[in-house]
Amino acid sequence: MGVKLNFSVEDRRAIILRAVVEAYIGSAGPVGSAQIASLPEISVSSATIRNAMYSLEKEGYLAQPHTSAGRIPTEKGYRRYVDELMTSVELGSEPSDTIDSFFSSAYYEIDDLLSATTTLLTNLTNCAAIVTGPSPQKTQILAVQLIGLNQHSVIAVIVDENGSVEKRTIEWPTYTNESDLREISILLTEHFKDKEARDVSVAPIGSNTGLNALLELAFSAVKDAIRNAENSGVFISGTSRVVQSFDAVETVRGIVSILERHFMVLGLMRSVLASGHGVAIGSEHGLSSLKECAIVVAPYSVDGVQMGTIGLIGPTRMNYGSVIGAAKVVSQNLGRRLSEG
Amino acid sequence: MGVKLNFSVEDRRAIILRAVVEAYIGSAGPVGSAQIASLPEISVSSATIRNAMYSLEKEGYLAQPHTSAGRIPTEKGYRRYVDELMTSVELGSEPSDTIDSFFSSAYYEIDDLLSATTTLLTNLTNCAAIVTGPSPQKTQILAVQLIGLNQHSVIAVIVDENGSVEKRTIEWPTYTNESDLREISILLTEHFKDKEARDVSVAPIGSNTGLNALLELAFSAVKDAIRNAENSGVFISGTSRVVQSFDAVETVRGIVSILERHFMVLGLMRSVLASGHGVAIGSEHGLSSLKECAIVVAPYSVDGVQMGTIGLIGPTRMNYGSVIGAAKVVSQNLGRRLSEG
DNA sequence: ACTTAGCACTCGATAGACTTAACTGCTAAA
DNA sequence: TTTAGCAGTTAAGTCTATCGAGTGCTAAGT
Repeated sequence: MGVKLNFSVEDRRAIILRAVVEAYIGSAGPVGSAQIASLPEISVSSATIRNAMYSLEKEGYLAQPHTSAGRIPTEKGYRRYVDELMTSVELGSEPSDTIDSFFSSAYYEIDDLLSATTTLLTNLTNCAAIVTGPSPQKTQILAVQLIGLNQHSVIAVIVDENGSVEKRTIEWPTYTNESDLREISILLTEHFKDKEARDVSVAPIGSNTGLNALLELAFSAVKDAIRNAENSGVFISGTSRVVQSFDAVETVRGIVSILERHFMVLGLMRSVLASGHGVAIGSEHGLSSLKECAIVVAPYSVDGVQMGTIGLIGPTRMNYGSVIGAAKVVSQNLGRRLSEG
Repeated sequence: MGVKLNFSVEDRRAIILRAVVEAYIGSAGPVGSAQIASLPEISVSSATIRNAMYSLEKEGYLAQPHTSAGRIPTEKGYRRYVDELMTSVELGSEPSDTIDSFFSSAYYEIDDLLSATTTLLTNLTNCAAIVTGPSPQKTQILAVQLIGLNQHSVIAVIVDENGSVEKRTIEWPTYTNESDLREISILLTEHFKDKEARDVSVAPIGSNTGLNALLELAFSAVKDAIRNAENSGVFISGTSRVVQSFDAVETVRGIVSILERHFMVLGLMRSVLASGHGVAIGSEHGLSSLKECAIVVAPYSVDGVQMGTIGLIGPTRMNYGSVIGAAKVVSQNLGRRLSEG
């Protein structure tokens, strides 16, 4: 009943499962007992490993492509690896330096920053990277400006505190002079100023009914543009990078076809985020085209408010440690960077 | 020396080349002499076809994958087909209807229109489709608006006659009050108004030196944003569609990797447009990743001025008639639609 | 001078038989 | 409980034979 200094059998099985997952991630081929036995951290014979593998297979953590082959991890195996066996989610010093220097260089336009961030992530992880911009619902509007476009339409331009610009065209067949447009612009700007867009739900009231009709319309156009912008500030890169991990052309086609549809990717990220894990492996997320992929998401916050999300999509046999690590570190840096303004 | 009513041998060879190209486009497999002989428009025996094919191969229009296989067209063969043999670039009535109804429906935002146009083209042709937005250099600026972003920067928002909005952040560590910003905005707007952006090369002059420094900076920021916007209004769709025409995973990877880099696609379109053909087949354009693809481009004009370009990328064995037809008809419609405002 | 039938020939693709090599699972001993 | 040893299983590679699609050429027909 005394404390054991040795590993228990169960402990060792966990170590073996970890070793198998990591070996498979490294080699992309089925892992045999001899291969594991030869690892420095393993001090038992291949026969013992075989026994352990046998029970790990019965428990559903490993599988054999065919009888006389080595083992590969199942989804359940990956899941356990990610949840409890993974050694570390630390990044090496080399990637850390890359990230530091990236975030200390200048990006004036927020779009450029976000887009470059996807490239950074792709380079760090060999995964497809997704970065969603700060939610316009949660940022403060800096200014709303109406500009007459032609005889029958007016364009509303919305600028938020991050320097994002949204626009919406308003059909308005009546001629409106510039000073009226300016007055409405000022009213709207005042109305939205220093509040989060989602908190503003009623239109301001103008000085006369002639203005009020356009004001009303402009207000809902602004609200609509902001709602819509949620789906537009999405940056994706690295499709060709993920695709290098797969040989089956059908798999490649499926991945390309999903990544091409940004709204699908957004939905996927939302559902993974909602699941609370931050990682969805294989069929866990339910998108069959990506059943050979894992998705890692990490939200980023600006001044304590969750603003957007970082996502990474790679093969299920990705290096979870470094991918999750990269997502974490980059999301922290991005949040900090954005809060600096 | 009299006019022959019969086909000359050379004429018939051309007809056979056309038949081979079209059969290959239809079946994607090497075309044999018997297959051609059985076509209704061919009234000679397969042996005659074989002779003709033999010389077409010697002349470089056809090739054999291996000795005992049928023929497939070479690039030179496709080129001749496109240049002189193609029967028609007409669209059927069904696609024409689709295009008509597309362009008669409402799109308030120009971005939505252009993006939907790529989807339309992809559906019509099964190719990847590219639409470049109206060149901001050639459109008239409607308004320039400066808005203070924070203590150290000001954002310039530029609206053009198409309703496109561009922006650029200006580093300006000095506090500037709103009325100064408004004054500069008005000066810049007046300065650019009713001219094409590229024709405006000197900054306006403000009322005092304090303003002039920011004015100068804002002017070059505007010029710069416009120059830069040339590369940003690009819409691409249908990557997963082209990719369905290829089985070799290497080919698929190469195509994805090019289409992902918008600037590469833009450069490609420019070079094809410059070549004057409007169609580049296989290695003609020099991008080895797309050596199994053909590119069709068609510029569109608004009020007689060439504004942007439509591009289609598909396999070399695409249906050139319908793809070229779709590009033409859509580019005309798009130009017309944009000129209506 | 062309066109055509006929035929030998070439070459990829498919299928079957055999070998090899990588691993396993089990047994029996330590 | 661990380990050595070994028989058993299976995919992958190699070899050979067969099949079939399609050619190029020859000789005869128009």
